[in-house]
Amino acid sequence: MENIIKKYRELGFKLTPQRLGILQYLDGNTSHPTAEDIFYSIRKTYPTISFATVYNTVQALRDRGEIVEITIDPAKKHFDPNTYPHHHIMCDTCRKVEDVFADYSAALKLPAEVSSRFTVTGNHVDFYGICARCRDKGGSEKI
Amino acid sequence: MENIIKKYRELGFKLTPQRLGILQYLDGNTSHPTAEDIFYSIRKTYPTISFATVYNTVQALRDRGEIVEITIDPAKKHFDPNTYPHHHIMCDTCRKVEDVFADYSAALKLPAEVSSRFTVTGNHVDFYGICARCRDKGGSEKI
DNA sequence: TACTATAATAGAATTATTCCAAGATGATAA
DNA sequence: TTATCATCTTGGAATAATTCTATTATAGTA
Repeated sequence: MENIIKKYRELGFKLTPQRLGILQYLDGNTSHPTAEDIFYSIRKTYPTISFATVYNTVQALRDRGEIVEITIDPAKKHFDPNTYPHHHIMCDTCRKVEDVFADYSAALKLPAEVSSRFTVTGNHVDFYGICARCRDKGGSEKI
Repeated sequence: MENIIKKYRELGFKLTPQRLGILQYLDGNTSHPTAEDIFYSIRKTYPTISFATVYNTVQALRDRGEIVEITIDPAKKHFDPNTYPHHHIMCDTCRKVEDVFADYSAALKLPAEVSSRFTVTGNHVDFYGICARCRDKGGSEKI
């Protein structure tokens, strides 16, 4: 908590209570929340928080490389405070996103005809599947 | 063209002029269009086409496995009529999506702790970078 | 403690996508 | 060839995600 304040102050963040709430919520969070998830969670403590504040803050964090925007879900963006290179898997049924810690970098060589035309800045691998919970339940649950 | 009609009739499609327009537009199309791209293109020939028709048709195609929904772009969905397994790269600057034909399947093994909990249904690899055009131009173009 | 740049807020605006009800039209069978 | 019907098309409304704007509030600093 002290660490969080120190860290983000050094990054030039103006630390308002709402922002601290968001930063605490995200710290070590592995649930890959959406803007909506963040909003409803923070609202328990700060009932006046607005979506604009959530989006402003995640944008500021993204611009400073403190969180990563995840595109695995066609329906909406998820955010990941873990910026260590890793990948994801999403359950087709409940749409929960989980981490995949594996290093595929050596294997992901681009064909020459592509690499000759692109200066590559990054990559990510998305997996899809049915999680154990949904499989056991019969696989027709939602969200 | 005859082939298109035959193929989709066999798939149970009711072939209206608008649909044929969309199917022709998509046939062999490697530009990874968005719903918007499809809409404005078809509208040249069928000025009354609606977004609802575009979305209905791409949904029907997706449900039958005839096109693939691409999530590489956080801003909007792109569609790809090429259902042969492949991957994509997007230019960070102009946001153009291109194909990457490479087979990484052997390399993309999931860690046991994940594979034990998921029945995997698929995966895809997304690359990001700056394309030659944008690099040469100085890299500040939009869209 | 006062100042100033930045943040928070409500709400409107934008953009992407889906839904709905009404009318239109392909495909089929008589 | 035509009548029938299931399905498609359409405009527009509805929903959802995200961004923008103008105003007010406040954290950080001098």
